[in-house]
Amino acid sequence: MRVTIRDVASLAGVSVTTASRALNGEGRMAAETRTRVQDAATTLKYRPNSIAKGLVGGRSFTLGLLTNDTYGRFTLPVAAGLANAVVDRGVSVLLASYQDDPELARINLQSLEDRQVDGLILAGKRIDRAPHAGLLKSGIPTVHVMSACDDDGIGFVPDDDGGARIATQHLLDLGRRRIAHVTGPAAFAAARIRAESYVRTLSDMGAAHWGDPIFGAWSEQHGFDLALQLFDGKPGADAPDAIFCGNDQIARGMIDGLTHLGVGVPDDVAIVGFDNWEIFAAATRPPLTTIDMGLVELGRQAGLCLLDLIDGREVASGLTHTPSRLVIRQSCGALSTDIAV
Amino acid sequence: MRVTIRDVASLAGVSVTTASRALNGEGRMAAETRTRVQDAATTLKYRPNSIAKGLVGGRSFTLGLLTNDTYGRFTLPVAAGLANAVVDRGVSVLLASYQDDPELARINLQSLEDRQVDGLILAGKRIDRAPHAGLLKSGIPTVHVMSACDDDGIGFVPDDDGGARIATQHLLDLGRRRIAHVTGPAAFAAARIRAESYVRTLSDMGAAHWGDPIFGAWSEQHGFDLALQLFDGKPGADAPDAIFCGNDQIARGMIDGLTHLGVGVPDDVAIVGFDNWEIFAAATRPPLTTIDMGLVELGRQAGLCLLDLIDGREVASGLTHTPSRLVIRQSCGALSTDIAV
DNA sequence: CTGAAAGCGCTTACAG
DNA sequence: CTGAAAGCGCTTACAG
Repeated sequence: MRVTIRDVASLAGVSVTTASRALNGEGRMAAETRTRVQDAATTLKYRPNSIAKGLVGGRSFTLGLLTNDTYGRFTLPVAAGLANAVVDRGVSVLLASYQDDPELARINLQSLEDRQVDGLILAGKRIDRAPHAGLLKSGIPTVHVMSACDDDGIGFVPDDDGGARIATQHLLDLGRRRIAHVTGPAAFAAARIRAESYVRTLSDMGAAHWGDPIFGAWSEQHGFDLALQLFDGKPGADAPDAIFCGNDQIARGMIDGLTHLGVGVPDDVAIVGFDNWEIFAAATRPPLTTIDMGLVELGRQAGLCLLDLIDGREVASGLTHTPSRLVIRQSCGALSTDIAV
Repeated sequence: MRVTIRDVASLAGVSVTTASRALNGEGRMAAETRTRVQDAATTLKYRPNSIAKGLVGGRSFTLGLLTNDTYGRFTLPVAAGLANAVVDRGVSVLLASYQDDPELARINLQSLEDRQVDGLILAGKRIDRAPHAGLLKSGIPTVHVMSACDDDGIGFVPDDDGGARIATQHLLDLGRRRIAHVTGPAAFAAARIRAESYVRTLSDMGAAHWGDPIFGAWSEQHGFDLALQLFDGKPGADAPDAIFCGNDQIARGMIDGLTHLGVGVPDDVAIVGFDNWEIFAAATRPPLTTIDMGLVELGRQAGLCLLDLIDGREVASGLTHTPSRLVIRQSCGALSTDIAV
């Protein structure tokens, strides 16, 4: 019922061998023969069966994406970028999600191996943890995403350093000089890197940081609490005139807290977030200026890199930081444009 | 290098034919032979190559998940439920996402067909739109999820009616009698169904609804604006004592607006949301009581149903509404427990 | 420049 | 109860 390469070959009046070569652009043959085969394929709407192709080639033309991010806020953009980057190379992505359940992880990985995936993307939630370590015995080419990896591994993570730099720089450019930083737990590398970058950017510009970076939860509550702590009863000159927040949730809580106190955003205090979690960042009052980590692009790069690895091309090991950009909304009082890092 | 069924057969001292049958529990054979083969498989850590299996059986043991939900808030829980429901039947899920781009949709669908997926899950964002209509020419078994489908199609959607009923009932149970409803655009079936259910639940209980359902955007802004509109300057007895909000974003804006006005939640006004978008609902002040649509379970049911369809079992066409449940936090003043619909 | 044959790892009639 | 053979839809040495 489905049209196979035999149908194409017989319509074109050639052998299956020749048809295969013509279709794959291989071997040398009369140009006329090649186009005749291609025309036949077009006429019959022939589509090669990638299962059969996979069986003989020892390749499945599939990639496995194993993730422990239940929520999907980070994983889905990465997955979309990944899948769309490889689809026109004839490669598809198998999704496997375990919810931090080791047994589920084992089953899912097993299933990906049975399916002979050509490569594996291991996606995590933290850039300093390798949640899948020890899971892998097989020699399947692997790329890590949004997580740490061994020294000889290959990984893609957002550029936290660059993102924090443009966020801080943006506040400086707007004339703010008392810039504080409120972020997530110091146990997270992402929090530490962003904080260091904030301090360094200020000192590079000859500015002082306003107090030390304040670590806490990645939550709205943390931002809200700190608004009260930093501003309640303080005269303006003793308080920050800008706050770079470690993620959008903290920024949101901060804005809510400031509003609660009657402190104006952005007039009295400018706020920058991190993540560009759109539906969230756009809904703060005022809408949040924040850093976009470029997750779709990150997925795309990871996918292309994995294909290179599979094809045996040389790929340098180590972590690649994919660029972040500033998305300007209204919480800093600047005009709205994007600034790439 | 990889161990094949030939290795198992030769270790067990039987033919490949017998090995295959023993492993698949088919044909009649000496129990001893069967266990000998199985032992050999275990010893060699044999795993059948599902590509080869697929080629001969004309099945690929894969399902394609095609979604146009870029954001992933709805899709990822569904996808996780789906993948984990079918993984122990040896079936995996291919992810394909097009961002409302018809060309991307075509390419992705093509790729799924080339890969001979046994079935297709078409996931949407609206229960009254069939975004993929016309995309399908092939006769691949298909299940729709979070979207409308033809009369002879098979679909799974959340139980908006039941969810709205338990939300409204919950407010009644807590003694509230002036219950308003603020929701999304009337153009969305989900908004209309929830609104109708709210009205019906109240009238079934002999209660009146407080004004007509108020349609608007699915946004925080809508909730915030309505808080001001409904409560500003109104004496308590003229204002609602409870509001059932059509989604968590509206509920969030509503709470923020009420807080801004100094109206107490839940003391003066109880608030229920819809979606149980956890990271969001848990962060409102106070944390939001809301309806969970059971998306993971929805994905699970859709997956199992699709497997039935593929196996040629009889499946009734039409839409299945998977149950919602109430998640009690603090915005209504009730004790915290879950209530299934 | 082109084709007949073998083979990828399985399953399944068909024989015995 | 068990096995030799054919075949799923391709690709790739090997011959010519």
